[in-house]
Amino acid sequence: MTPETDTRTRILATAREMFHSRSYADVGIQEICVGAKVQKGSFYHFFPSKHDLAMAVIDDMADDWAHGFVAEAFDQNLPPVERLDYMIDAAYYWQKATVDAEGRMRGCLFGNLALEMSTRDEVMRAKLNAVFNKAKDRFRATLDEAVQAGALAAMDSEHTATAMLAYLEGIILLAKTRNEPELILVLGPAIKTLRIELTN
Amino acid sequence: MTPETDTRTRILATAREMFHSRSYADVGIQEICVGAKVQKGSFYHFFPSKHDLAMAVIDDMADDWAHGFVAEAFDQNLPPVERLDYMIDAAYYWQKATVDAEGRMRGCLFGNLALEMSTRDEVMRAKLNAVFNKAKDRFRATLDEAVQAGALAAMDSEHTATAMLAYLEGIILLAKTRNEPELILVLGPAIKTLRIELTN
DNA sequence: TTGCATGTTGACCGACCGGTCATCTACTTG
DNA sequence: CAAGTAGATGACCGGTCGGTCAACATGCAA
Repeated sequence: MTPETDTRTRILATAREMFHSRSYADVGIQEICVGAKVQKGSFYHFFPSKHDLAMAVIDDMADDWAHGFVAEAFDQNLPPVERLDYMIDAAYYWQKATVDAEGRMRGCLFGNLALEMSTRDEVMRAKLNAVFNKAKDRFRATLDEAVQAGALAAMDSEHTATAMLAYLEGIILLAKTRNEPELILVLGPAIKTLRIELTN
Repeated sequence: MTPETDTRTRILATAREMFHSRSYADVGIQEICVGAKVQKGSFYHFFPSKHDLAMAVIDDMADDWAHGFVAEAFDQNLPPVERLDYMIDAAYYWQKATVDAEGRMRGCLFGNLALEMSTRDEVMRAKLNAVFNKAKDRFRATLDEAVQAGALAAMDSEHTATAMLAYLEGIILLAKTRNEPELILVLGPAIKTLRIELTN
């Protein structure tokens, strides 16, 4: 690992942690630099601005997400409908871990940033929207597969997938407000009852 | 209207607008004072701190909400299940209006503040949680009524109501990220398909 | 008329914000 | 060895942050 990569990675990891557990506005460059043991000048050697850092953090997180938790939850070896349950469980355990460690539920970094920044930063809004669209496509593929396998009746998979993503984000929002990750377990399984019919 | 009331009301109204269309952290006291045409000293005569202002804004909005939009949507004269559709419509038109006026969907003030502040301000988190609980109770009462009227099969109304609120917040979150209030109309009606069964 | 409460004014505070920059170090390449 | 370049350093910038305060205006009650 070259020193460049190392420093950049440290900044990225620190910023991600801080943005996730607090908010974009609440975390300052100075603070990130201290956390990452980097001087301010070095920071601006790698990132032109705070905005650009946030964009990189989103990419970074989306990447980890797609190759980690999501890849597992949407494991092709699992029957399609079971993947939904698996994903709810994964979300719960993840959030539970941060409550145990920090006392507070962090919620979803993307959802947090989306609500905080969408009206203030059009570029970031678009990027977060793209992340959500990818997630929606995962849901959609799963639903299509379930229909194909005869496990689910035909439906409007595009809209139902969007609805499921919305529901998931809503559950996490409410659970964060209650600071009660268990709510994910209580409400989560009902994601399978959501359904938008095809309009002919 | 006494001068006191007027000044305080102006501060409250301005802050509410600004917090809703931006975020808590992004709006400064100075800016609120300019918008409300009030001097900083006067501001601190009425509100001990920015935090207290936000608390008052939440109360103010929750009040308006309960007596306006919610009171209408949950109109006792409507058949219980129709109230859900009415509420989705109301949410859409409200969000649409701000997009037409400002070009951006503001989303839900409570949801916005909840995700931004829950990990940073325990008192505010608790207050927002209370607001959500009241909303949940409205949903619950409607569901119970629908069951009583035979319009819906028996269910776990407490959890189903919570799920519906979560779904609504999730839809608004996603619609805000897309800056597309129409998504509320597309996904909204599926709120009636959500269901959590009684566990015996 | 005096005294007090309520409300208003705007200068002022230290701290911190995001961001810049000249300078220095260390490594690679010819 | 010389030159070039990627990276690191930390002092510094103007501006804004939330919040304070002493002085002053106004209206009412004793």
